[in-house]
This record gives sequence, C-alpha cells and structure tokens, in this order.
Amino acid sequence: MKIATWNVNSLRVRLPQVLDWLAVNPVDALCLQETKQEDCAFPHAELAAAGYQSVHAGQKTYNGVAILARSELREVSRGVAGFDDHQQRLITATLDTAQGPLRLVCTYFPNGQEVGSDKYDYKLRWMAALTDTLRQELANTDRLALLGDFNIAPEDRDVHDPAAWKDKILCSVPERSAFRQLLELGLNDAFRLFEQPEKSFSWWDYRMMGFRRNLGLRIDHILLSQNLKDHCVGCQVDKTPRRLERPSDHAPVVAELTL
DNA sequence: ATGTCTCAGGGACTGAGA
Repeated sequence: MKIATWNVNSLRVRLPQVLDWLAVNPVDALCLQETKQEDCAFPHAELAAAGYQSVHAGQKTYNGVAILARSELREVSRGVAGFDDHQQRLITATLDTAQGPLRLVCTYFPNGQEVGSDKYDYKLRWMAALTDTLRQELANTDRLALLGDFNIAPEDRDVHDPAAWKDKILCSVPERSAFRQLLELGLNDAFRLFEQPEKSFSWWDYRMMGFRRNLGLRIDHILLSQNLKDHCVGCQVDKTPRRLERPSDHAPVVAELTL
C-alpha cells in the first residue's frame, strides 16, 4: 500500500490538481494540509466520486488538515490532546489494512514566522504537546505513521543553502531538536531509509524562481513507527505537481509499505 | 530584489500569513 502527504495551499484552488494526482497515483491514503476552508465547504462528495472517503478538521482562511482514504477511516480525533488550540493542525484516524489497523496522524506544524517571535514560541510549545500525545498513541499501537508539513528541515542536507538558513526559521537548533525528540519516540524518517538524490526538497518558495533553481527545503515528512519502518520499501518526493500551472508551493511525498 | 501566492473585507486595493 501507499500513503502520502501534500500541503495543497488551499484545497479550494487545488482540488482539481488533487483529483488529477489521485487518478495517476491511487494511493491508499493521502494527508492534506492547508485546506483553508471550513468543514461545511469540504468537498467530501467530489472525493467520494473519485473513490476516497475523507475526514477534515478545517477553519476559515488558514490551516486545515484532512485524511483521504480508499476504505473506512475510524476512531477520528482532532487536535493535540490537552493543548487548547483554535488552529486546526492535527487530525488522526485509523485505517484497516489486510494486516491490521494503521494509525494515521496528519499534521500541519506551525510555521513559526521568525526565531524568537511569539509564533516561534507557539511552535515549540505545540511540538512539545504533539510529542506527548504521540507518546501516548505509541503506547497503544506499533503501527503509526505521522505525515505532514512539519515546517522543519531536519538536517543541513535538507536545505539548498545551509549557510544562508543557519539558525533561521525552519532550520533553527531548537526546531531540529524538537524533530529529533519525535524520532526518539521510536519514529523513523521514511525518506532517509533509502538512498536519495542530492538536494531533494519538498517545498520551494514561490519567489525568486525558487522551484526552477531548486532553492528548496525538505520540510514535508513521513515518520514511521518501528513496525511500519520494517514494512517500508520506498519513499519519494513527487515533483510533478510542482511543475503545473498554479501549483502549490509544496510537492507530495509518498511512502510504500508492504501491508 | 519588500521578489509570489492565497484569503478576507468590501466592492479597489491592502494586510496577514506563509
């Protein structure tokens, strides 16, 4: 089976691209971020017509996360447990596979804006709360995948110009430490389980012809619990949708599991 | 290069967020 994540930067704008992508890439589950719409506007029917059930935690204008899947999504929960948050950044659901249940956690980490800002502080507090929640989830299951836009480039090799980005937002030491805390829960970066091309990224700024010049960062990730890591046979960034007209600034990331 | 894109308010453009 295949699972994927894609920050679409407005599902209202990008729904046709999502449907086109799913037609070519019929993944078993797709996590979306930055849907930027309320639950009542979410296109459940259009996605169902394409063969996907969907669950959504949305809000007007900003944020918003969704999970699409070819079969039933159950035990759906929204938000980070114990963290009072008006921003819709987390949705969790269970998907049944031939070899048992798979817990899918779809996430949109805060951007943080600038190191030292209030939004940066919120990002670090949000990540600490997420880590606590996942520790509890992992006590209940050994088949958990955390997929989404983490807004963190974990290492210098995930950055087109590490010197320019040193200690900047998305690359700062505290953000990278928080990312490592997630790995220390027993999660594994699916992308790094395999040999990858140099300068592989998942996001490119719309400005400065960032994509054409490959001025990117790898900030969209799929983290797998130990059991799922042992079943993972591939992980790639699909740059195809980033080449379309009116693209999202992010590309999808896909992992293949022998489940 | 304060560079691009999306959204909301209000009804043309500006500001916020990324």
